Amino acid sequence: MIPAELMTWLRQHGQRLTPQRLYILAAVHHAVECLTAEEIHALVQPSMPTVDIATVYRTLNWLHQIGLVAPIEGIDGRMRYEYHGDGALHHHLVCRQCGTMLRIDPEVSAELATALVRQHAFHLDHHLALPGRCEACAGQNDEAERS
Amino acid sequence: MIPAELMTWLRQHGQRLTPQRLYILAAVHHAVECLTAEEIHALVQPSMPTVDIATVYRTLNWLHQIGLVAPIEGIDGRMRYEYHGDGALHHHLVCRQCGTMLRIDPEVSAELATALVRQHAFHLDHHLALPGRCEACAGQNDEAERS
DNA sequence: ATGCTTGCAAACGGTTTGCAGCAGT
DNA sequence: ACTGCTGCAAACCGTTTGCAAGCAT
Repeated sequence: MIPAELMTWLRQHGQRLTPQRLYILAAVHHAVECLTAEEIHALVQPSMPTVDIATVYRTLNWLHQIGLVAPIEGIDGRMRYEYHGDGALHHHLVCRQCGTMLRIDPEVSAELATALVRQHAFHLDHHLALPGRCEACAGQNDEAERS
Repeated sequence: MIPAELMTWLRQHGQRLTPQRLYILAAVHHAVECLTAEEIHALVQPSMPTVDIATVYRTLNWLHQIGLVAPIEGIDGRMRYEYHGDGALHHHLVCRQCGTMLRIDPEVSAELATALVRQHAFHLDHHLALPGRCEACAGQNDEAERS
């Protein structure tokens, strides 16, 4: 379920490996998209019905601190979490209408990052979730306005 | 305090002009940077001690709906509000260490917007507040890491 | 006079925390 | 055995909402 080298890495770093933590780590690890704490909680429930949402939050914070998970703020107030074994950040576009998350072309991200450093000496260091309208929803709105 | 043409515009649009609304509008109008609801509330207090925070929120929503104010999500969970008479959005950089907000060079914003349309057919339609480190704080961190 | 707006207070939802007991090392 | 993690429940904080009274029109 979880790669052996990850397990040894965790053990070597003196972190306690409780079943809760492993289930939660597995959930984010296998997730295709970013999950909210509640979603992760729901995913872990079947295997461990007693896990509390507080433990999910605590574990996600821990995973964030040791650099395995990146917290992402979505369109609503809720935080989402994404597995992030290697250090490379990749950014998202979030449609405010249908909620779809697209990954931004790394080249575009890189261009933006360099432009900001050049113009403002500012260093992006966090995940970005840029709100807007995806192709489909933008099209729908055009139709609606036309009618 | 508030431009006459703005007053007439509001009146013409059939909006009720209560003293609370005028004070709140004045507060965001004169603010140099984006303010939280609490900050606006504090600014209005001296002139109108009875104003409730709920009224501030309701008024800010109203101002947002009629397009005079843009809500901006900062680094913490709190919303910030910025006066926005003309329709042009301008984006910000938010330093996660000292909290400073810089305005992004419009050219950089425009480049990003076109790149996203070109690559992903995605239309940014919201204010952006990009998190990272400003020049000063990035410098401090370099020093800290070196020692 | 009408009905939108306000103040008050209570609810809300996501997240955090205090604490006693449990479990990984 | 020690220490830190977990479950539970309650607190927290920004924001929203229901309601009766008030006020702009």
